[in-house]
Amino acid sequence: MADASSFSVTTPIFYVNDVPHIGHAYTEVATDVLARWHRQAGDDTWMLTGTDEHGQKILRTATANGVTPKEWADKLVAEAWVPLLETVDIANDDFIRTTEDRHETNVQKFLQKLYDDGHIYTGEYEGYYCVGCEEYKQQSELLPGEGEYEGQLVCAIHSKPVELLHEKNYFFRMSAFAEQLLALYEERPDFVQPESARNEVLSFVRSGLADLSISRSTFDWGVKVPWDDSHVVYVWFDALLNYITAVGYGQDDAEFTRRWPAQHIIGKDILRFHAVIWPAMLMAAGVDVPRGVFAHGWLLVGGEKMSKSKLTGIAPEQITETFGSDAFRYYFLSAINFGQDGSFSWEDLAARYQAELANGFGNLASRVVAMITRYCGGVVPAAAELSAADHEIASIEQRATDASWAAVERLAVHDAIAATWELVDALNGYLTVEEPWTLAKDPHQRARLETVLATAYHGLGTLAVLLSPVLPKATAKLWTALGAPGTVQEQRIDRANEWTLGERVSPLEALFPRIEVAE
RNA sequence: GGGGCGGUAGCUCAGCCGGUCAGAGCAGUGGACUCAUAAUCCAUCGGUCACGGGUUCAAGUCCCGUCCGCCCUACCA
Repeated sequence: MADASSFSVTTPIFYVNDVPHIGHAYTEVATDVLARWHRQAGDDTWMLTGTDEHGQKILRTATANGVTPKEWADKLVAEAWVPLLETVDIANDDFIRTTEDRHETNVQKFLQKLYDDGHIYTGEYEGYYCVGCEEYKQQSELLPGEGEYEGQLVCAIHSKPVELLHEKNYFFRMSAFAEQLLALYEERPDFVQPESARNEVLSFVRSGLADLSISRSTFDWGVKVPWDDSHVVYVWFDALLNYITAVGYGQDDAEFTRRWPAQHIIGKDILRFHAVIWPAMLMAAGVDVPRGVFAHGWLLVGGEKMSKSKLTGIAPEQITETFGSDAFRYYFLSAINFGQDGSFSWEDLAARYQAELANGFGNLASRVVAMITRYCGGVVPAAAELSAADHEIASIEQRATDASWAAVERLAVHDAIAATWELVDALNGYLTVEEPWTLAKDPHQRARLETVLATAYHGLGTLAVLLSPVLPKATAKLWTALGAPGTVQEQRIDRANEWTLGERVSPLEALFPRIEVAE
C-alpha cells in the first residue's frame, strides 16, 4: 500500500555558528528514522538536511577569526556538522548549504517572482537589533544593561547590547495571507502537529499578522536582493527556502514535482517560521505548502531546557562514545513521546540501555543464536506442527508489524518502538515457557525443539527488520548472524514478518555489551 | 495583560469524545529457571490522579477559581 508514494522529510538546517548538541542530534535522528522507515516501506523517500551559513553573526565571528565568512562556514561544516551526522548515523539523501549556487540563484528567482507579483514593497524600519538573535527586538525583549554595559539596553537572551538601526527595508506583505493560512489550518488539521503546536499557531495568526522585513543593508554576507544589490536577504527568509532550492525549485521541475512538498520536522522554537511565515511565502509564490510541520519538544536536563548558555548542553559524542549511535537513537526516540518535552538524564539512559537494549533485545538475540548453534549445529531449524504458543508469536509479529507502521505514518515514532518491543518481551517469555534447553535433553522432543527454535528465529528476524531504522548497526549484525539473504535495510518493513529465512546462523557478538561503570 | 502546554505510584510517563482508569516501564521485595550479555520468567509492595469549588446517576477525564512549572505574545511605561 505504501508503494509508489513519495515521502520527503526535512530537518531544519543548522546554523553553522552553533555548537552541535544532543538537541540537534535528536532532530536529525527522529527525521532519519522516519526516512529510513518509509524507505523500507517502499516509498520514494528523500531526507534533506544542511546548513544555514548567512547572517551578520557569522560574518562577525569569521572576521574575528581572521577568515572570510565562507572559509569560516566551510570549516564549521567540515569539523562540526558533517561529523555530527556520522556520530548519530544519519542516512540523509542530500545536504544543502545556503552558500551553494543552487540555493542562492533560486532564492533570487523566488524573491524576484514575489517582487514582480507585488508581494514586496519598500519601507522604513527602525528598531533595536540584536546581532546574536539576528533580529530586531521589541522594547519588552530588552533589559537595562549591567556592569560593562551599564546605561545600554541589552538583549534578554544574549545579555549583549542591542544596536539602534534605521534602514530602508523590503517588506513581504505577509499580512495579506492571514485568511489563507487560517483556511489551511482548518482544512488540514494535521498541517501543524502536535495539537499543542497547532493551537499556538492558530492563536498567533488569529491575533493578526504583520508584514515581514526581508532584507538588510547594514552588512553584505547573504544572498543579494536581485533588484537592489545593496541589500541582502534576511537570513530566515533565505534559510527557509533551502527546502525547495535543494529539490530543484526554479531549476529542475521534474525533480521538484517528485520531492516537494516535504514533511518538516523541527524543534518547537522555530515553529512560527515554519508554520506561518514559510507557508505564506509559498502561497505568495504560488508553490504548494509543505506536507506538514511537526514540532518536537525540548530535551530537558535537570528539569530545564537544555541550553548552551547554561552549560547544560551535551555533545552527542559524549553519549555515543560510551553507548554507541544505536543506543543514542533508541534512547531519545523510545523514551520521549515525540512532540512533547522529554527529560534526559545519564541515569535514565544507562538504565534503559541495560534493561531494554542489553538485557531485552541484545540478550534475546544472543540466546536464540546460541541455542541454534548448540542444539542444531547452526542449521536453521524448520518448524513442524505449530502449537497455540507458536501461533501466538506469529500473530504478535503481525501485530507489531502493522502497529509500528501505522504509528510511523502518524509520526508517532515512540509508539512504533513500543509496538515492536512487545515482540521482544513476548519472545523472551516464549522461550522461558517452552524451555528449549529442556527439550534438547530428550531425543523424542526433537521436532518440538526445532519448532520452538524456528519460531524464535523467525521472530528475531522480524525484530531485526522492524528495528533496523532505529538500530541500523545492531540489526545489520544480527541479520548477518541469522544468515538471512541480502541486507536488513532491503527488507520491506511494512511486511517485516514475511522475511526470507536463512540456512545457517553464525556467531553473534553481544549487540549491546554490558557497560561497566568505571567511575 | 492575553494565549498555549503541563502538574497521575520513589523515577520517567500512558490514560481519546466522562462510567473496571487508577495504569505501564524502571527501581524495590519474594519466588522460578539456566539457553543467554550475573541475563530471562512469574508474583508483589507502592498513588487522597497539584488544591478548592461546581455540573452529573457517575469526573484524573467536563466547567470555574487558586497555586506551581515551562513556552509564546503584548503593553502601560
